[in-house]
Amino acid sequence: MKKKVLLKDIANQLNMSITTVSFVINGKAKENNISDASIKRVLDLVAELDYQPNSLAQSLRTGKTKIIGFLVDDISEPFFSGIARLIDEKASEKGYKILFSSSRNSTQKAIELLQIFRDRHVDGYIMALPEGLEEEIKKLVQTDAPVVLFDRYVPDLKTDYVIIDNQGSTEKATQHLIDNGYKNIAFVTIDTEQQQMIDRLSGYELAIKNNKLNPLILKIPYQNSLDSIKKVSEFLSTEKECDAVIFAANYICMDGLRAFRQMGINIFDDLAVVSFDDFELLEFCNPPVTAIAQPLEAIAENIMKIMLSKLNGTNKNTSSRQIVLPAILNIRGSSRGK
Amino acid sequence: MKKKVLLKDIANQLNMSITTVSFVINGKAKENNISDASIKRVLDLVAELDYQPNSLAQSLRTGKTKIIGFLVDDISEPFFSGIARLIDEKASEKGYKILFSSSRNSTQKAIELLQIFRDRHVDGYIMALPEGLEEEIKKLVQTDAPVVLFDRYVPDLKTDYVIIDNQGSTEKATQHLIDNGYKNIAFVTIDTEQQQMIDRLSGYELAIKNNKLNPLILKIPYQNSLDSIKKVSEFLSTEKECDAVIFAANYICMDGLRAFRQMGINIFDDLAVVSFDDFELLEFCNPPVTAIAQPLEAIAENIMKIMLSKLNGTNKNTSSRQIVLPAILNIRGSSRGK
DNA sequence: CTGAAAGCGCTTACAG
DNA sequence: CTGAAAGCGCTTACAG
Repeated sequence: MKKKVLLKDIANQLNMSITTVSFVINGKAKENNISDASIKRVLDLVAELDYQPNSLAQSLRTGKTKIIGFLVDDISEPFFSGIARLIDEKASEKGYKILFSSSRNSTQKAIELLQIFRDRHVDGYIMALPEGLEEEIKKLVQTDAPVVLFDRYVPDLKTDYVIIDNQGSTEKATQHLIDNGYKNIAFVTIDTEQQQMIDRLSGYELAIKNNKLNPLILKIPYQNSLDSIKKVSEFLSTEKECDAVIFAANYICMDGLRAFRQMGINIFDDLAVVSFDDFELLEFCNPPVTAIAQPLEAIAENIMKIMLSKLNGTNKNTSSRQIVLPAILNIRGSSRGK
Repeated sequence: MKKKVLLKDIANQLNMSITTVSFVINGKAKENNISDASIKRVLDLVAELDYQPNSLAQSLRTGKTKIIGFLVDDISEPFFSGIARLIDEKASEKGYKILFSSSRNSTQKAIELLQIFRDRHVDGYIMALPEGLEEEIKKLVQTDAPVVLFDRYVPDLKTDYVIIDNQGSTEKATQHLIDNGYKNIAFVTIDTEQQQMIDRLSGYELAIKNNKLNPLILKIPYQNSLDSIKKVSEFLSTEKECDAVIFAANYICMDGLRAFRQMGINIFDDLAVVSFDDFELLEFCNPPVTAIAQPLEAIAENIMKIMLSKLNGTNKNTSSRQIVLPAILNIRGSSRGK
């Protein structure tokens, strides 16, 4: 095994001090008046020996790791994995690496992961904040750690975040169903304090109220897919007059579709369907399912823009930024009207 | 911001040496004959101050980071994200953290990621080896770095790996179609040197040959989904007599299904379908699609077992292990016979 | 223009 | 039983 090349090795071979070599490598040669000749000699040897600085030593010394922690409920959900991928791309362009984690809906696990992030000295945190972490995150923000939330926000916490217009887009989707003649529209969501879910619900309620219809709401526990399927089935068996359903998130929609299959419900023939979050399976349904699509690219773009400006300290004193992006309603066969 | 507690702080407060405190914290108290009283005092104060050792310093000193690098083509493919999740669970149980990365089918990017892994001093590497990394990985293995491959292997490289019986399971799936009366069975795969794809193809060819049928093979470039869809469409337009298709991997199957939709082909009525890799969308197709399912849990289990034994140095001199696991054929409506 | 040296926060061989 | 000290590989204030 080839011995790792050290800064010292370079310095020795060139009869220079470690300092000089370090300055050159870190692009601080000019500020330190190092001669062009010296610069060239260093860079040449660095290239020749393929010198790679030890990032652990650098991090220990500088306190920076060039790592950003990314925490969501479940990285395998398409919305989160899509964001993850885009963020990863943008981060690598800037020399940052993302540490991905899923809390799998366990507050305990989420706290542990946050601890691991701190442990690993991540430079920044990007999170769709898991439930129960409100206090933890408050403490974190107080330490001036760069934190950017997305998907949801904490109402009484002043942080930077990027979300979409949950209320408005759900209201629009509900209105779309109403316009197409549906009168008994159910809203299936989870039993949660998460702000984005509350906003989606209120968007639905607003449209229902504006049209003087009756709300029909099912809240299922957030956790267990089998249980959710059962809850949806029971609900639909009871609410015979229901002619349309809005699922408040992709995983809820999946469970709903699973319930339909088990019950032999045909989308559209029996029931109109709209999903919050768009994902490919919806296009493969028969008929394809109408969905509210979140603008992944714009979300990721905004998250990274804020994060990078925080990391570069460009806006130490700027107040925090809240970005609210619009969502798109992709209308498909499942809601095409009676 | 609360100042970080250091080892020195603990030692000072207890009037002990740093050495003693360190021994206690690292569970080496007994071997170093430290008194029970001292042990208790240290542990109590550690708990009280919530002391967290600086992992960067530990890593720099010990050369271990407790991080395992995980590299695949695309972490958002269900097969890979499923493995990723299971491995992550098993790793955290043992105090390891996984660094996830996707090479997105770029050899260049894959080499960079490997470089990042080295840079970050990961303790081990778990990879579905991207194409073009054969030489890189050889060098890596020569340095005695713990490497476990999965999904595919490099024929002339002696490493530990965990794969499934690609040839046998594809042969069985092909035979299943033949048994159900299909005579013109196409095999759609990618144009690649990846060993697992070669094995799947040869399993198909074996069954075809054993039954004296004619092979019908389409190789599409690995990269572009739109292009793949077009290639599949053209192929099916030409090969009118084709009555069944086997897709050699989940992403190929997705593109195939997309092509079907565009062409108005009905699964089963027009064409029997079998997918290598099972994923939920297949169950939602009408009729549901037969698939060869890889045993995710067993794969992840074996990968981690090998990796951990390597990390613990339990089997420094043991020869490398090759694990070949069986796959399961989930028979559904798409291949139920003519 | 360049170098000697301190220090980031640990671990551990060595000495007593 | 416990402690002083070297060292992991860097960065950077300070001195000249």
